[in-house]
Amino acid sequence: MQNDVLTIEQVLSDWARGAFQAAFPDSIPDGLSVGVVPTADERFGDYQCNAAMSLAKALKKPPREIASALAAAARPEAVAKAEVAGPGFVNLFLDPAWMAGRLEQLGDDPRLGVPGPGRGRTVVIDYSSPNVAKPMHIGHIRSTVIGNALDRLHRFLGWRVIADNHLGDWGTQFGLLIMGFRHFADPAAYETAPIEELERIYVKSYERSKEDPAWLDAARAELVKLQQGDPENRRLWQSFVEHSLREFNRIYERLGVSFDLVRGESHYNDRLPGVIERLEEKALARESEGALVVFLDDEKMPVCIVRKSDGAYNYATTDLATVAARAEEFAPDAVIYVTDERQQLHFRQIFAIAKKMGVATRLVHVWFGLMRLPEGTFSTRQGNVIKLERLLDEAQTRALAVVKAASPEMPAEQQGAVARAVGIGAVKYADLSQNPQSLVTFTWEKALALDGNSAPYLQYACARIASVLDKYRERFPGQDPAAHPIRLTEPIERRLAVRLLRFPEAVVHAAEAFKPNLLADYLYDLAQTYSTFYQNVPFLKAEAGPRESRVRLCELTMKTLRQGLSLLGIETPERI
RNA sequence: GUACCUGUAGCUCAAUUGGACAGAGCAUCUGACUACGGAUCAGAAGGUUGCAGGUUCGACUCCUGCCAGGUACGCCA
Repeated sequence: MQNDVLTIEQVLSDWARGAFQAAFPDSIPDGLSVGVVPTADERFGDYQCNAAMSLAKALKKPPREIASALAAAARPEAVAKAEVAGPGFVNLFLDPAWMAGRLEQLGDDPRLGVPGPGRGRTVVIDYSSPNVAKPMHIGHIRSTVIGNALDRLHRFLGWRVIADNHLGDWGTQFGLLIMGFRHFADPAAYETAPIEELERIYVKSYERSKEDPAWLDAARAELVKLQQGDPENRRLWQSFVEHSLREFNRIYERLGVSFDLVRGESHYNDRLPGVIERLEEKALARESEGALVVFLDDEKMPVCIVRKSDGAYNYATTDLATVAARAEEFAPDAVIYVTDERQQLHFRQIFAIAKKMGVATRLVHVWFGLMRLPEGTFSTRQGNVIKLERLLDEAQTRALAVVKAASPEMPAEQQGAVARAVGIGAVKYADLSQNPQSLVTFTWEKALALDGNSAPYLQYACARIASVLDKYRERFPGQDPAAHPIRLTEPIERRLAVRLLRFPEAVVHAAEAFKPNLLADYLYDLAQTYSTFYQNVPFLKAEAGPRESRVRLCELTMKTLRQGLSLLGIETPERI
């Protein structure tokens, strides 16, 4: 299983395409997808090809006749039966013996059959990206958790991933922050809880600026000094960044998130004038109302300001400089931005301008819906923000209560570790299991769910399997299940097997669509199927032979769940 | 005003991107020999997919028009 690994779906799709081409040479339209998809209902087989219906027009033949050509063609060994159904579906049934053989191979494959389409390719993923001097709140979890899952997925698929935390470290707020720090800072508080202190300072300074124009002017002057490289302001700014990062890192550590690069907006500061020059050279930007703007009429988008009338640059300029810098330094095949929906227009503009400037890299904006509270949007001003750390604390506390109740004999230290994995896993999974683009309303109940479609359900399934495997070794010492073949006899075994074989497809689809929820859905379905199997088919009590075959299915299920959850950034303790 | 997004079971969400009878979880109700871990399983009930048209073999999905909510729209990021 090396470079040319394909998913079953890909193998069958290739086969269908080839069979149609052989049957109807030169008459298959180019753009038409002639693939195979998994069936929704197992009565219709394991995979189905729906192409005959869409080919009917082009070929001027009845769809069932076209479908028959595929059903009659020589089949790959994986397919036991191909039959035409309904208006022209071709239902494909996998061969149980072939499936068993394939499962045995997967047991020896650390990649569980997942291909490596990303090999030799590079992707930059820009995610999390909190603002310096502001606490991370529950709104930040989506970018961090979704971005991290995309990061892990791409890495596993062979990509060279550069995870870049593009900190908001260069805004107008720093003038106010510097003024505030000089006048109101409490050094002790700054050391123990820097972000809280910076936030307090900022709010105070901001309020002062509203009633005192001289204060605002002074803040502006400090900002200019900072941007011109004044050593004292520079030192303060550096300190704000470092202290903020210290707190961010504490959260990242709890979440199991790490970056290859942590480059804030300031990193691209020196390149801003160059961006403007290039825009002017290419006659893309022009003066309007004192500012320098790029018109995007052809793209049917509003103008984009790249230099303000006071001569200062804004975030559009920074993002353009960032794209250019990344393209030069890493020559990536794609750059992925994970931010909330509010930045859709912004990135559409940036991507359009970057293209005009000659950046050929594929640029993708993976946006997600805003996090809201039941009573509406939250904002610092309304004072209803929920800090991310509090959410994580709460999750662990609730998980710990459950662990203590369920496993009172477990050592306290282990209970703590389990509670951490379960609590953090629940929070992450709550986000990863739904379509990123849907708007989410935050509720404690949902974020911390421990049953149903949740991380703990999946973790529980893993722990139960681990326990089964232990018991097997206890009761049948020295026996190796792998010495016995896998046999799929019970219907539920076959159902479980089909799902195990589909893991590679789930991983590939989740990455291609930038939707971790596709993988989460798959894992939940797998775990549910396993639970049914577990509850209804005896294995340790079965006779030798079926017993080992079933133990092997258990083991493979555990590996798949573990691998899948790990791609979502969720841990699976041996015992929970 | 313009653009983008969302609207699916009482609630929270899926639906392989145009496929077969729209699926899960929560909540509700009924069951499961101390079971290989009950954080589980088996089952019941729950739907005019916001509304109205259209496209076609076939629509939650695509097009048009409404309704409701969200977000963004020249000097904040």
